[in-house]
Amino acid sequence: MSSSLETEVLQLHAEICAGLADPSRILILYALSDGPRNVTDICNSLGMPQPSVSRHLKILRERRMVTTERQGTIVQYSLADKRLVEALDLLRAVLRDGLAKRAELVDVIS
Amino acid sequence: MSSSLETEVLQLHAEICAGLADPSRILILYALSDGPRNVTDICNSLGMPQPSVSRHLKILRERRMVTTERQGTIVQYSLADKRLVEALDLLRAVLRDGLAKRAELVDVIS
DNA sequence: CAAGAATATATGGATATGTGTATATATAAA
DNA sequence: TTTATATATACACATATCCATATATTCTTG
Repeated sequence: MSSSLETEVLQLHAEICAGLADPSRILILYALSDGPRNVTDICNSLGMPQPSVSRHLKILRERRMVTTERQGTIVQYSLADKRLVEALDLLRAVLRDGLAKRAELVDVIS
Repeated sequence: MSSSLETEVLQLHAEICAGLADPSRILILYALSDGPRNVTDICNSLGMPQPSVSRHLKILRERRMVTTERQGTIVQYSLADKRLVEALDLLRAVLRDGLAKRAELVDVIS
């Protein structure tokens, strides 16, 4: 594989990570992990303004992290790959263990 | 757990994802996946300017994604948790499969 | 076709992030 | 204390991202 192709893949890799790098989008992805949802539905269950949800969905769509299917006036969004949520879970576990370790240190001090 | 604590964790979760969201940092994390490395070493093997590597390492350090140990004039950087690379691998697999699917479509068309 | 609802985009300002160059700090050894 | 090497930070600039509000588009139904 050429170096420039490798660079391109690396860039896409980083863009997927950037897709995860926002609290609202993390919530949206978890909301989709149970099955397809439409925009209004997501807004209601997360209590977020609709334009905001749409903008985030656009970002996820551009990165092909979600797929869409139109059903009448409604657009159903689905998680493109369950491993996206697996990766989020993995990173949350890293965070949790890191915080736990710091909590232990606090215990030792006090 | 209170809602504000949950929000805080969500924010930290997003910050870890943001730590992954740059091509240079992805390369650095993979470089560290084989074992500890010092800054100059990383610069040389990745062909990146030292201040740039230092700045990226600072970002990873702030998010506790890498740990440091001083050995004389050298500072050894280590991956804080191997699951960070596992998550990167998972996301790369998602990317690869997505690209593969698109390639199949190209084949069908032509 | 017109009305109304659902979804998408455009705009604009504040904030943040990336990069290169230059500079500063820190440790080891002379 | 001076010098050399390793690492960290500062500045300046370009780019990108966030959010909120306002507007546009698309579809269904009467």
